[in-house]
Amino acid sequence: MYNPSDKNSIVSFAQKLLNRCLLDCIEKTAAEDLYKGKGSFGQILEKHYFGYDLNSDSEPDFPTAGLELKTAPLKTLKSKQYRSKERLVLNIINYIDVVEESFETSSFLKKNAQILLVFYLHEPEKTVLEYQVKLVGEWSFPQTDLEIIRNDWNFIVEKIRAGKAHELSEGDTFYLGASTKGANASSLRAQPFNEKRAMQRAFSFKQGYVNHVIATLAGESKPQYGKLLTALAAKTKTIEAVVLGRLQPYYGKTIAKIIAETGVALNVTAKNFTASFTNLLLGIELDKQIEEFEKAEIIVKTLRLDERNLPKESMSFPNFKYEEIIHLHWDNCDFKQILEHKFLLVFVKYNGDELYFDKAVFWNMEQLHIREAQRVWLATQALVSEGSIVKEIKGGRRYTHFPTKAFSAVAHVRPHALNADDTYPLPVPDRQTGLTAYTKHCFWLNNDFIRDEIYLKS
DNA sequence: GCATGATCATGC
DNA sequence: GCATGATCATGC
Repeated sequence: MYNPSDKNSIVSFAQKLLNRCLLDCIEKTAAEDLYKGKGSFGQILEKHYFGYDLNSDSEPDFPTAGLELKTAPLKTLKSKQYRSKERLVLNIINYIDVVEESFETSSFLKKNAQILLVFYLHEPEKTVLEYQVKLVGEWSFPQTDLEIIRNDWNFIVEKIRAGKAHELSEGDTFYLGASTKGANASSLRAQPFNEKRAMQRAFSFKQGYVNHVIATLAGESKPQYGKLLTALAAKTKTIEAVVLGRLQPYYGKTIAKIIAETGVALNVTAKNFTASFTNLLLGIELDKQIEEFEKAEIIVKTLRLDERNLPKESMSFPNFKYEEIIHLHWDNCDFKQILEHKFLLVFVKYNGDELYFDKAVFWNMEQLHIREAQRVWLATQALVSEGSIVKEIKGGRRYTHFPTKAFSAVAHVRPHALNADDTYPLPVPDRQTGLTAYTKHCFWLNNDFIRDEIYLKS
């Protein structure tokens, strides 16, 4: 066994799990008892491997060693590398108590300062008892990360202090998010400065941050990353301030001039122009990914504005599959996940024929607008389920019932394909045409929404 | 002029 | 071969 007050003893006991599954490691009777797939991997491990009873204390799982145990699923990429399957949920936010805390004295830090991580490979065809443990390690925050996490924690708690717990969103913060936690959207709890009950949420690491933890524990080097922050800079500045501080000197300059000044040959029409241009301005090597952006899962988008500040185009997102959307729930669909990200929007503007860099804005969607996007998504889901996509065909063009800009001020649905014959199969044949596949479509954020709610308000 | 349908270009 | 970011084009 192990000594529960000795950290090293706990860690080496945990490391015996490597390349084994629960069936290999726990009592046969307990395993048989659990075979129905009851209980999560983590609960079974705590009870039947480490042999302690489940608790939801504010204390770490191994109090005397100051170690918290966390288990989390991995997925494999085509390149065989491991990635986190999802965000890592830490402790539930007690809205009433947390407003009395400071970060240094917080139950969050008390519980999660040192974490023993057990990552197992999630394979759909296997049961919980068969998942193989692939990575075990101890994690405590590097100084730079801790500063960012402190800012995130403060942002979340300030919002609760302002009576806005019901408006919290994962996109509010960078590494540490307030993710929803509960069976469904009706898992509500009281908040201290507003009578309105708020969705239950938990402090959690963004998936991008967990990926970084995985790479670190696995000892992978990360030469493809460039860094924005030093530990010293992180002490006094937020990611936002550092990024905007580097971009602001270029506001108002033409793209041509910026490129000429830097002496770097950038292809303006290339697909990766946005990423290269941002790297150029931020002083990061062009072929590198920005570590802080990857960890915070920041989505960078460029928008071209006309003279009246209207984006030339609405903003597209990945296509949805008709056969999938009818089975999904809003709470676990891709569109909602994307809208809960933090965005860095780079606005470029036309002055006659010349394009110049106007400004950059960090943005994340507020709950009010996420709910409106939900309405668009639900309408889309309903008409795909009913097979009522096509309204009429006129002059060789198909007119559809998909939600348009007239339906919602926030988002609409439009084709996003190579051509009309580039299709995904339909779960229900279209009633009007009998088609069993339809042109690929995706959700778009309305260009006038971007102008009114993002550009003009920042 | 704008909304909506249609398509292009690039990179993995 | 396809996803993704970006852009074009027609008809009201």
